[in-house]
Amino acid sequence: MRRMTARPANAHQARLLRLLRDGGPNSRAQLGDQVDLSRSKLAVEVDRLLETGLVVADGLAASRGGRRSHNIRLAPGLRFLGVDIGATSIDVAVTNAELEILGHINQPMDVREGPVAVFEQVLSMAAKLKASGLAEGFDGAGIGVPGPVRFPEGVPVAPPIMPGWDGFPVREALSQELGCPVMVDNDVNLMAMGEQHAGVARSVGDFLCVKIGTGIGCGIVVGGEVYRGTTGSAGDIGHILAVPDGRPCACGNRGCLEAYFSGAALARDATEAAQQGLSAELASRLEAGGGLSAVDVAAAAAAGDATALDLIREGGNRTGQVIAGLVSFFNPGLVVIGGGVTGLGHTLLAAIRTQVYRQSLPLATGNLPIVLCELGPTAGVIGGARLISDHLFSPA
Amino acid sequence: MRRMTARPANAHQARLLRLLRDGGPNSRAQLGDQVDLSRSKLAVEVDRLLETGLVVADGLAASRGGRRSHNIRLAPGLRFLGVDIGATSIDVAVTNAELEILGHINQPMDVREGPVAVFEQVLSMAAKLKASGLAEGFDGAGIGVPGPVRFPEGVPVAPPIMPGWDGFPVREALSQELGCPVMVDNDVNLMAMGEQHAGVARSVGDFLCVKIGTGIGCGIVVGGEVYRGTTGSAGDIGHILAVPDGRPCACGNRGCLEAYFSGAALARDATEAAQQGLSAELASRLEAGGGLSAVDVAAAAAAGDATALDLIREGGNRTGQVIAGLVSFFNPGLVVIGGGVTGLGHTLLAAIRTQVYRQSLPLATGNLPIVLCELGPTAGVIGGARLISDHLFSPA
DNA sequence: GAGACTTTCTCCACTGGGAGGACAAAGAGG
DNA sequence: CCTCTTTGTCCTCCCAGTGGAGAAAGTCTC
Repeated sequence: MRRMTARPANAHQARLLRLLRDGGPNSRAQLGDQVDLSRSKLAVEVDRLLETGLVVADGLAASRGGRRSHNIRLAPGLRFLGVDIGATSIDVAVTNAELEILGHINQPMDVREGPVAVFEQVLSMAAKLKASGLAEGFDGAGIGVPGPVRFPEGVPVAPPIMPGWDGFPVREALSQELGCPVMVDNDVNLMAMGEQHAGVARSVGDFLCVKIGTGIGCGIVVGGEVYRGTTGSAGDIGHILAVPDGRPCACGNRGCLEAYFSGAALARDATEAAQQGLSAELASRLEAGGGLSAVDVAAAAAAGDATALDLIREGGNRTGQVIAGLVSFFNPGLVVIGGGVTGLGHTLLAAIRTQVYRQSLPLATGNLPIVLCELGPTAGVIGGARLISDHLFSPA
Repeated sequence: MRRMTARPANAHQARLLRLLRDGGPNSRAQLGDQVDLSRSKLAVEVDRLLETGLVVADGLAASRGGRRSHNIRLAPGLRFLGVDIGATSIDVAVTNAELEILGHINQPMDVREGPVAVFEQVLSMAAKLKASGLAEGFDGAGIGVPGPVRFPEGVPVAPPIMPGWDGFPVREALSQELGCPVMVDNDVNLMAMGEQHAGVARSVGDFLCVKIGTGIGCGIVVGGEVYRGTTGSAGDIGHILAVPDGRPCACGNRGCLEAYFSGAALARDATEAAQQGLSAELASRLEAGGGLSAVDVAAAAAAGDATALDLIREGGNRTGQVIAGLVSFFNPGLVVIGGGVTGLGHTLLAAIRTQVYRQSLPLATGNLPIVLCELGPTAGVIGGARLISDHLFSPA
């Protein structure tokens, strides 16, 4: 199959493509209800889109009391690739043009092995998805990496946990390999876009999406658009001061949030607690697995282990304190908590909520939902697909 | 003179009006260089603007090597009113359509006396400006109040330091009294707009504007637009936690930034220090004035008083810590420090800079200027004029 | 000071896109 | 089978915008 070559010629076409992406197949008449164009104009634009092959006719719609209308849908052969490179694993998924996941693979991989090794892995995962018959090729790909990105160029800049990636032309390299347009963004921003598209943030204009994984980051959405900051490092809240003169952090400072709570910090604290004999549950898990991770803590907490619960609660308190500050500053309409430690679930959420509701002013918290991420590991890949589709579905 | 009744009929006209506002008188040809319209189209739109009376011909421009062109400028009779209601004083200014200040009055007034008394004062100040011949009437007014505002309606919501103002229809009431369109916003946002229009932030898209006055607030500008948050309380950073389990704050919590540094806190700390005999300088000022304010501290510091300098430094450190967090989160291109305590000047600035540059990550601070406000007390009123002119110079 | 060259401004004919009505097609319902 | 509704197509009219031609008003060189 020929890959997507055409692009919408004007803002109207772009608008229509996005409506079809977000609302699925639609009749001309239904589209007309949403876009405020004259029938003739709409017909012309739809015809042009049909010509380009971006959309196709798709049978007849149900009658609304008169003549049945012909449905229009995005070309069913379009395929987007969503790639979410985490610190310790990689998610790759194929979606159709409506951003529905057709296939999803996850594989462990340490991002510190460097861009070349990681890309090899990503490409082999993409090939696997292709081989399973889900796609004959990709029309675009959206990639998330766990660090700041100079967005227009798609290049990581000074990523603390990704040595060897600084300045690597991710966008260009991957675009070459995959033979399709590629956009690169921070993994947290992708998660935010995913939740915005298909998750809890669907109808919210301004929200924060806090991702607690190996590190801690925060996606910022302003007026429906991801805000990336002047140098692309907006949302990097892991190194906000949580405890004055506190623990040393890998970044060289003391008392950073990440030094107290993150996948890494939690694993370390749990190991320590186990070794000190504070928790039989954790100790047995340490012995069994040879090490502890956030997942073990979550399991121990689920089993009712007091030490694990304390660890989670304390971390949640610190995180909540920082989030409370952000809520005062940013006054979002929603806060989403996600990332690898969502397994910690409601214990964590309760601790965060307590802090935020206690510390921020009533005007900011009065109607502020703080909720867990809805999509889990698929948020990132859906966000990736969304990122590239937003790019492709805009006027050339 | 007839007041401004017409409004730009389309986006092109609005664009032209803003260009004339920001760039002053311009020839048709110069305008043409900036707007990317065909000559004829431009001529048509300009003619229409001339018809409405919003712009007028203004003599001949200098030759650029050929026929001299006729200059166009905004109607010289247009007058905007900028009002900045602070916690303890009111600033009112008239500007022309280019937002140049023609007259500016400041008067002390406690905002807690309530909206009715304050409005009386504002109206009498406006009348005074009119009487001095600077304006025959006002075409629009922009008002800043020291608390959160529901922006679309122009109504203060739950303002902590303005009892009696909650829900008062500021916009409507003032519009009625002045007989012109009115827009209401938070005073900090106005300051940010002022600095953006005529101050240090002229060419920066994303920046923060921290105002340290009686309280502490922060204007947030994203992509050239003020960001107000979901309920209009964005930037309310005075009650961010600065010291865990610290001093009690008026808001009911402990350790808020405002409890440690603001005009009020500074005055209190200075008085305490004077009474404890820590500083002869401050003590003599306390005796002379019957009380101490931030201004006294500034004067004492300027005179080299060690205690005053310490107070400023410590406050700057706390403020800097909070700002450091915001910088990590928001990754602005500029941070402006302003407000009543700017008199504290470079001691304060140095302390803030030290904290931010030390605590935030290099990527965010690498090219981040942290500067003092350039416009001082005029920032607010210019921002007010800018607010209403932005409103009036947009398509109806 | 005359002529050549530039720039600005106005006028005008042409073009192309869009609006909206008329009409045909297709179905629902009685 | 007839009427009413909805959808889709076609066609004409209108108008805004483009861009060229040329006049007006300068500057600059010789």
